[in-house]
Amino acid sequence: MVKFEPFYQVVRRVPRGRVATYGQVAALAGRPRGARLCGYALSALRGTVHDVPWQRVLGARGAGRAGISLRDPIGAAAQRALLEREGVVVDALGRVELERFGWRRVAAKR
DNA sequence: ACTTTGACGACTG
DNA sequence: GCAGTCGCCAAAG
Repeated sequence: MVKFEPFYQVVRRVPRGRVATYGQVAALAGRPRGARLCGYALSALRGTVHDVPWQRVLGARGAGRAGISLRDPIGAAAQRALLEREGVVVDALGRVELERFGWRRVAAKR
């Protein structure tokens, strides 16, 4: 899907150990209100050959906190494992502190 | 061609 | 803080 290329490129830009939200990725991809598109685009990546760190994309849930929005418990667990392997702290609820790991284009080193 | 659904987000009550 | 509603774009039935 060529339409999703921009999303993938944005996700690829996310540095290791950081996470971004669907809305953020959508905005950077040129779809300010295409948060759903992001999710849809990423869902298409599942079980595909890609170099897109989809695990770094989380749901925003309003603001301040992000979390794994995958509806598939299996995929959610896998994502959590991948994130922790990169150094991202994910609590039992699958939430991540955007204050610490939220992707900032300008590496906000605490 | 129309309707429903989907890894969402923001606003309103 | 939580539940309901609308908006958004694309794909699948």
